[in-house]
Amino acid sequence: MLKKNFEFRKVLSKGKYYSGDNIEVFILKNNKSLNFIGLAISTKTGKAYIRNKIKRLIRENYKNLEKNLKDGYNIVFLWKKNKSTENAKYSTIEKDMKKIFDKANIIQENKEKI
RNA sequence: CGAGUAAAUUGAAUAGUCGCUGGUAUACUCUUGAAAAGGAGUUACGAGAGGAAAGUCCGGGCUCCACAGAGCAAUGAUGCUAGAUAACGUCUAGUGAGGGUAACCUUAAGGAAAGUGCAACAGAAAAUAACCGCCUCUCUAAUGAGGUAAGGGUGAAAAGGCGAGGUAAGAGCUCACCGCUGUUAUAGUGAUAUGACAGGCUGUGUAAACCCCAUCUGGAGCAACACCUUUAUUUAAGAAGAAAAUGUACCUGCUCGGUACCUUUAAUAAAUAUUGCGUGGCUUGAAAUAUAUAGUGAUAUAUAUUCUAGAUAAAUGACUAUUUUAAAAGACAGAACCCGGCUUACAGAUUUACUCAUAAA
RNA sequence: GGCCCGUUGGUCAAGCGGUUAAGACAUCGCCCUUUCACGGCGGAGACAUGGGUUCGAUUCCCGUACGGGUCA
Repeated sequence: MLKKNFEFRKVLSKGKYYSGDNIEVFILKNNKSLNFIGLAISTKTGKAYIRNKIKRLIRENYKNLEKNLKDGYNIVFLWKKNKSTENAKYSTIEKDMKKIFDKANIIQENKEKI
């Protein structure tokens, strides 16, 4: 997990930007052997109950897709401000994340075979 | 059956797969260490958000502010009575006032005769009332000098109300009824209620304007505070010397009261600020559940049983199946030191007591 | 998480118990000019929201919503 404020700034300023229908993603290379995730959802999207729900859904999706990803990246997920919170469902987020990881060429298809 | 009032409860359940955060362990593996003990991971067991966790509007615990003390002032809060409570601006039971056909609901409800201020426009006049009108005297008349609050219209508010007597015209000037004020008797712990007697009753409204009276009130807040650690700055306990005051600084605006004060030296300590995926504070508590007793009730007492989140970029989720449902798991919504209340948001369901209306007997 | 402030036309803002709620920029119309700008005249447009006190509330009191500041 990313925790500190300067870590987020590095990723947001230097990382590459990808956008789905509801989610925005920033990705940076990291020289370590693990992936680090950061979640940031502003208070303007909703109240605390809704923000917690979105965080959980993103984390669940990431767990299911984590096996297929390459190692050594910092990834930051954001929620788009204009989108209504009714779209926050498991299936819609899954589509966005798959699209984005395809574009970014992070997916490692041969991992399971090896 | 319909319309409604009050109080209380609930806030989907079960199974499977994957995954998250603490706790426990004579468990297993690795590791630091002389040892005691500690750290990381795995496994097993068991636990894991609300009625409002929310707003931060009140009250308390707890911590610090010198040892947090006394008095006065100021500021602020409360304001019918009696009680409950650790405390409260909360709650309970009553009183008065207002609303509703009723069940029932609302109510910051002391003092305007201690003083000050304000009352726009309209109106003669907004608190020392004479514009029109009515009446008397002077006079041909106008005018002038007086008396008068019954009538007029203005306004949110107009000088106790209505009737009779009385009068030049009028007037609590007198009287009956009502209202008001005071005294007193009875009932009640009390607010107050009921009755009797007396006073003719000049003195509007506003205190959620200043103010007066009564009661209470030191300040800051777990990002408090304590400890460890990184870095920097400043200071001086002890020793020696100097100085000693109706002084200076701080604690609190003032008084009392309290603490400190200047110079030199070396080494250590302390203070302040700062660094940290730091540690504690952190969850056993005015605790929860059940029963009994006392009380109209808030609540109190006793007994038994239970241990029930403790995170820090912040844990409860996702998927599948079944049940309830006409169908869809759906409303409001996420603990952050902890309690007692208040306020606000809320789909659906259930229970109890009561009222009104309609119909029938 | 705690503690504090604020909300008046599209924007910046005065007012603070009373009569039509000042003013500036912007906007609309007319005039001026060959035209535009500048200038002149006129118009439209607001007290965040729900209750209470008061004869009367933008103002006083209480609640709610929204916005902002500060503390490691």
